[in-house]
Amino acid sequence: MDQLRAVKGMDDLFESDLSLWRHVELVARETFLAYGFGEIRTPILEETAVFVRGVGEGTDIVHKEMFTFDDGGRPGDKDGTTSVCLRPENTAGVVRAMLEHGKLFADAYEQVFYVGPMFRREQPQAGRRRQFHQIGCEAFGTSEPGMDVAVMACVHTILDRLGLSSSTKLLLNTLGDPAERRGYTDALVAYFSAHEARLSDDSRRRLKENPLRILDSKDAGDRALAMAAPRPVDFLSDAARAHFDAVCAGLTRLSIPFSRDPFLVRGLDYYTRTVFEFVGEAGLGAQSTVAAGGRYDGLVETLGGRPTPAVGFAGGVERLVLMLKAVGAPAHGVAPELALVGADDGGRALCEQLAFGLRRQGVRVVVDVRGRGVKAQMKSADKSGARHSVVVGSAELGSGQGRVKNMATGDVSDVALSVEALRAVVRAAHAGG
RNA sequence: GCGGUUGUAGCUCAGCUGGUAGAGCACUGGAUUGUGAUUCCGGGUGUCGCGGGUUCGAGCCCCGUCAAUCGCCCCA
Repeated sequence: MDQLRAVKGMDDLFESDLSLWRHVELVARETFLAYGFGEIRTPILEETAVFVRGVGEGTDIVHKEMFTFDDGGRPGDKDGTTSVCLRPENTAGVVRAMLEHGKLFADAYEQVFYVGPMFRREQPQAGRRRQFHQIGCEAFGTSEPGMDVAVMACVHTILDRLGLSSSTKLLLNTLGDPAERRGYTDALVAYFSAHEARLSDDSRRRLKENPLRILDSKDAGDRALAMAAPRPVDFLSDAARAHFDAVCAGLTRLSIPFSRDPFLVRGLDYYTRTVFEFVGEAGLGAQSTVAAGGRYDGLVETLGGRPTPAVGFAGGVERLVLMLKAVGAPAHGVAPELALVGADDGGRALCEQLAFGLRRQGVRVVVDVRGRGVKAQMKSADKSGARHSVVVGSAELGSGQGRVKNMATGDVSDVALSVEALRAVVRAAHAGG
């Protein structure tokens, strides 16, 4: 029989990697809370319409990358079926949830963050999986540039606390409001059409499907042409230009470095005005963007709500972890603090009692229940990375005293065989380093 | 959807222009009785991804297929 295997592009994750994952998620959650965002969890499955309307029917994501299927309808009701899909991103779903629960009333002001899996049926490669994980936040209810800045500052803080701010850079651009974006797109099409013969095959296709994409083509010829292409700034209204200037000024006030990149575009339809990307320099293969986002003032209305300005971002957990590994970030291991080694049946029994008490206080303790020899248990304790060990046998049972061994230095010292005394040893170890 | 590369023990890999498979690591037992990392000795493991073909004979050659991986497209 063939070995069963995970679905293509979907990974099994183990502790060796997950300690880094937890670190990323923990830092992200703490930072979001520090910035005033509250958590939101929405279903992984949404009606397909959420993304068709929210993300845009013409986008590749919706067009060919969603895991879509029919929900089967209610039992006995063949006609009442609904098309559902695994969420390919979370912004549209979050907006749907906010609307459904009446959070986006007039003058609503809400900030939410999320952490969770997303699904896209793409060809897997480094930093790109079919099930991947994003952290992200959305701020609703203000068109003030200060919120654009706050969102970017939040990303910056997360990266900074992960030790990645110096190996990432922030790229910033504005797409203007919808009318301006349309006008700009038309100008781009006109420009590139005039030079169509010099465009790459891919970009000739983009000319029809997604002209903005030509700007960040990887083809050298395309890039040369793009250098002389019309710039979004030239199409901005005074209001949009002022907004962009204010965003730049805000970042500067916070001493957050950024580069204006007139070629930066976003793949999703809903972006307006501010768009940004944090790109990494190491370990990411061809997928260098670790976090990206922008303003989407029209999305809430598109999904059936009142016009509500909003801005947010999403970051890729896999990509952040890849970067952490690339820069040699220390694994946030969770090695046992204490290994209790039973030398005989009586000793083992006491070890199990002590472990029970210590674990109830959150101390990480390992006990070998297999009845192996002291030597074998010590070897395992060593491999586990345990900081201390105590051997418990008949002698210790009699005296109520044991000897704690510091596994790193080999030093031993006497300790009473009680939960309190052992815990004190562990605490001392924490305090010492 | 399209390209490139790869597929040999749990892991990392070797395998000499085809002659019936190896190393390191890991795991495990022991080196005077209850104390680990170094050292020494011992131990097990493979349908050589799968299916065909060529050949006296294939892990090595050919075809197909599956999978992984990197990249394109696209995206976090």
